[in-house]
Amino acid sequence: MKTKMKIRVSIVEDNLRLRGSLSKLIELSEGFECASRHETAESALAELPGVKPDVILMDINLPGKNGVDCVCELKPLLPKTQIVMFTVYENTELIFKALAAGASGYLLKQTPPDELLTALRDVYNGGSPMTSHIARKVVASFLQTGNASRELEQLTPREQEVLDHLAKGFLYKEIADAMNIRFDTVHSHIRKIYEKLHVRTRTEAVNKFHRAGSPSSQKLPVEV
Amino acid sequence: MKTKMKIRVSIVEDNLRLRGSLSKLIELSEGFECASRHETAESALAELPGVKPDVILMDINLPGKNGVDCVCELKPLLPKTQIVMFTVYENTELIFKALAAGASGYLLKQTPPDELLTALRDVYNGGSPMTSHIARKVVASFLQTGNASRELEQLTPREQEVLDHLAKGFLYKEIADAMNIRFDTVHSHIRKIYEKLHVRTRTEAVNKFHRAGSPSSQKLPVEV
DNA sequence: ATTCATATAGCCATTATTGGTGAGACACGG
DNA sequence: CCGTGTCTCACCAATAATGGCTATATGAAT
Repeated sequence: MKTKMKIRVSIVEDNLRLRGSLSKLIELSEGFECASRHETAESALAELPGVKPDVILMDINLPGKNGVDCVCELKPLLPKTQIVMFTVYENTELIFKALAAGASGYLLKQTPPDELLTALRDVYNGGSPMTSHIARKVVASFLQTGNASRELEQLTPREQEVLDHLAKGFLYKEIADAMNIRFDTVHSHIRKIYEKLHVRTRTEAVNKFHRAGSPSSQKLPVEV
Repeated sequence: MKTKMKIRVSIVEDNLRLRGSLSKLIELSEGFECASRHETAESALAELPGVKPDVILMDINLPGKNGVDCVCELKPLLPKTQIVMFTVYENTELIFKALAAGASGYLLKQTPPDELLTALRDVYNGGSPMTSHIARKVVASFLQTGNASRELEQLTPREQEVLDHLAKGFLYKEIADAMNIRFDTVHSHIRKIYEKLHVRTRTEAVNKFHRAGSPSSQKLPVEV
């Protein structure tokens, strides 16, 4: 079904000319359509939840609220929408902030049009388009724990409890029994957890959980 | 040979009265002598390498640096010295941390004097004195990790490859793509893996996978 | 008083996983 | 040559997990 559907792209970019060219590029390209254009983070925040695009191309240097903060607020509202940062500067700190906020890709504005389109397709298909230079920094950082624990700290106590059981491999209904709540409530908690951890499966969540748990604070394998 | 030599015991305990009673108990007991007494982890760290006792009785709840961390630093300096943790709480997490740090025994403060002396002799002779309740947890964990690595070795190369992808949270179809085989073949491999690992879910399998490969599979210093 | 976060719960639909069974190709050792 | 194990693929059925909604209650914060 998705093969025939166009990828709906929204643009957040304060520069009028660039916004126009991007919009045109996308509209004129096979398999894409431009779902919306936004000049500021504020208007993007207000309008994008209604637009529900597949992909957002987000400038970082916006007037007022910057693009990273915008992603922070936007991603929880649109968990399925992929976000690609789009900027002139290859700023390491911003890269990580943006990725931590839930962005999936990081492109430079000097990227040629065909590569840009490829990147949009990539991110739509679950990839993370970025330059190899950026990728290397990201990989290096992920080898250290840093990021995951910050995400884990955003979980409420109850959610952490559920995650704990998830990590032990319990079924939803077993978690429900162990915590004396309904199956559906477990389900609700898990949806929240996945959203906050930016994952889509149990194993991804458990991996973050284990990676964040420092080597010294190992969880016990068994209860006898 | 060892029958005539006294076992030299050092005490690390912040409580003055308890430190005194322990010291007295040891001094008055046949075959023991109290090599030194320390009020804090810091002073123990500074003085114990010079004392070189046979056994250290180490409180966990010390002011400042706790007993577990103290063991971490002390054990490399005194590899031949046996360390027994001594605490009021039977805290599972602390037990494992202490054992991982190099302690050999774990005693509760409520242990009667004669049993305490027996435990000190035990640990001096290569044993690991602990309550049966604690021992059971340790054994369970030991057996589990031991089995896990043995079980993992029974996997064929191809199965290990699949498990590797499983652990990363890939979907079956993603594994299929990554390995250039059919979805059903991935399915077949996974059935075999689960059978060999005696698990019924992905998370259980991944847990075994991680436990076997992680440093937590180190030999715990126990003989139960 | 009203917003906000949290915990709880339910319904519906789709996708993913698990389990049972069978089977062909191929290599390796007896 | 035969048996055994491995890798491959397939079909079927049942269960589990995921995602999108909505909704109520409660307490904390504004």
